[in-house]
Amino acid sequence: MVTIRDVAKESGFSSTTVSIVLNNAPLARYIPATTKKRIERAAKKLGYRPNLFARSLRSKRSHTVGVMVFDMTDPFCTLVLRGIQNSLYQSSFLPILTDVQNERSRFERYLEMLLDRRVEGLIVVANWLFLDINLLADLEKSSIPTAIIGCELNTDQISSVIVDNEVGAHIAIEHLYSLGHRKIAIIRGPKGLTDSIPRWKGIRSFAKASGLELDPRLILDLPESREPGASFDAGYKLTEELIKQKRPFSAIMAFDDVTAFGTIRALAKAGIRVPEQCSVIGFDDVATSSIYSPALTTIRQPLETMGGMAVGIMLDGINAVLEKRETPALHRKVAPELVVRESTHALL
Amino acid sequence: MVTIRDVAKESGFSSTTVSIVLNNAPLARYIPATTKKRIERAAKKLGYRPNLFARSLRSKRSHTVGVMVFDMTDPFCTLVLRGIQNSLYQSSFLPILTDVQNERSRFERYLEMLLDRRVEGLIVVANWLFLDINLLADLEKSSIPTAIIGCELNTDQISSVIVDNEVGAHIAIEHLYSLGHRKIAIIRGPKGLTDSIPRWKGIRSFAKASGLELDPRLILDLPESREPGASFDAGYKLTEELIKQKRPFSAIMAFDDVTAFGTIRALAKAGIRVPEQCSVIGFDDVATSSIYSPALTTIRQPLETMGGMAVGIMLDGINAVLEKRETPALHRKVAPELVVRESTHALL
DNA sequence: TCCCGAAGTTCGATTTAAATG
DNA sequence: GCATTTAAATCGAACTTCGGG
Repeated sequence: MVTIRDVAKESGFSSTTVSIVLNNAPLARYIPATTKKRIERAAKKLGYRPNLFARSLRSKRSHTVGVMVFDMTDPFCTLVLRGIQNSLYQSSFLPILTDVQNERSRFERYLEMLLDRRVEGLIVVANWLFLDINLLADLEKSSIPTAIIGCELNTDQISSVIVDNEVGAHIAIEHLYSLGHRKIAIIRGPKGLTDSIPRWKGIRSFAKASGLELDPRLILDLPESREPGASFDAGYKLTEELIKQKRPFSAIMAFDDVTAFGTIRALAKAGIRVPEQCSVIGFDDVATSSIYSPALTTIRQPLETMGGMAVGIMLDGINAVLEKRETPALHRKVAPELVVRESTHALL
Repeated sequence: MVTIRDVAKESGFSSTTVSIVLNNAPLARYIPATTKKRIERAAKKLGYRPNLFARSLRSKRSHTVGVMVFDMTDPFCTLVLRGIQNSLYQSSFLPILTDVQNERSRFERYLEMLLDRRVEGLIVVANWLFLDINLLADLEKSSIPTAIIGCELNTDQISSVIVDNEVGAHIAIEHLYSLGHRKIAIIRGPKGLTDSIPRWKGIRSFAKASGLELDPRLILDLPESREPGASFDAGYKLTEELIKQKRPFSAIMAFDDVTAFGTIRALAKAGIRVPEQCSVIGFDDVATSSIYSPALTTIRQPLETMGGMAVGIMLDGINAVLEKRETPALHRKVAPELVVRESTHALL
């Protein structure tokens, strides 16, 4: 490997000067252009690349951030990750990606590994996370700029980026209502999930304002499960039960898109056509939704944007640390958006 | 930060001894248990964590590998990434993930960044890659153990892991044939994609062996496009054309699952029911396939396994480098598997 | 010679303090 | 004092060498 000393020898200057020139350090002001030229030429000729280990050792900076995903296979992640990637690409940071797979032990081990590598910031993609005080405590203890995506939070240590669940649910049910639906079945999220509460709140507030009656026998809850994939099966089973009940309904509002897919499958199996006989709406706008058959009407979370925002907040935090400024944690709630596709239809 | 010298001071020994004990170096054989105990206790008490920058500077090892994905949003990637993650978890390596987004410039920049960070190995997830000699040359030049997933290769510098496309296509068409289908439409892959050729070969070899006639007017090609998402639209459009032709067919074999989804949508739009009136088979077994409506019959690529294999090969390569052994590049072809679900049905 | 431990050097880049004309 | 350059110290761990018992 060619070192700075090789460049020094080649160019005829000391390694100090080489360092100053190549980094364009403040002192470079005093160095004549001819010297700079010679050094730069020598560096290029030898193909010099600074050793980042040495540089990091001195500067105590890694130019690396950690990304912890709670479940890679959750379709929620993909677009968030792309957003993270793209925002990071502008900066000089590179991400170390870890897939926690919803296991506490993995979370702890990965967090330790990331901290050992002196990541300068942390982004946690906490889709489908059953919030755990201990995890939060671990994160806060780390004391590096951290942003969580997809999990409501109120700490002043850790920032968060979430969609406005209440508004989203409100828009969703309003859409069904405006299509003429009155007997609406609702599959709520699992109790332990932070998203479940505000979404339910959004539904109730619309119901109250519009006079829509919510039949308690048409309201079901997703069971608590560690795997997000499970929500497909749960959506399927709950919809089967719904059908068995024989209580009429003309629309189903599913907790999320994957649940909605399960619902559609169950409906199809029972010979109920979507959207002609029953409308279905989801939540998230996962990649699959637009290519599903029928294409799913849903509430879009701007996932890529959210990933980018989290990076922005974290980067600000990193800069604040470097400049020894204080920055309070930010809690951003982004607006969801109704995406009307094929799975909802006006009541005939 | 607490350094090895702090531990030395706290325990009353020199930093040398501390280093030997904590790393359980060969010389630790000679050090009495009491000394070890005291050092370990001091380290724990102070919460000592070795500085990896310093260690890397000395050892020239980063314990990091680079992962380059050509398109994160391709559903092909997710499971491959999980396989990579899981295999890496066993080892002490951590992955730096980069999303090339099918752009040459990103590829080059990321490769340079990874190399600067002295990643010890490289894994390239080259789904949907229009193979490019220059990319390969760049990769070979890097001269670190590299494994490519999803792209046929024959270099002796770079290893590869792919599914046996020929066998897969053979199994797929055989499945349709065994269900009684004789008029089979085929949507082939784009010309520039390495996978396209062997899959077509598999189809033809089965046709020849079984006496199945392939109607050239029922054979269409996917256009070349940089985005994998485009294959949904292409599948949709090609199927529309197929229908417009009015040439009868009872089954469609799509190049991959996403194309198959486009096909199913077009069929549904035209009022043709799957599988009752037309069977559809895909290729890949992407996560969406099992939850699609109807659930898609397809040829499964063992994606998670393939990710794991690539890691295994790369890790062997890294070990070989450390031990100054030579290892030739490995080219693994894994067996695909037919997954029968709802989208194919016996001809009535 | 064997066992135990310490002093000193090395990795490569940055930075402080200082030396030239 | 100024412009220009550099020797030497520093970051933290690991390894080589050496000395004392």
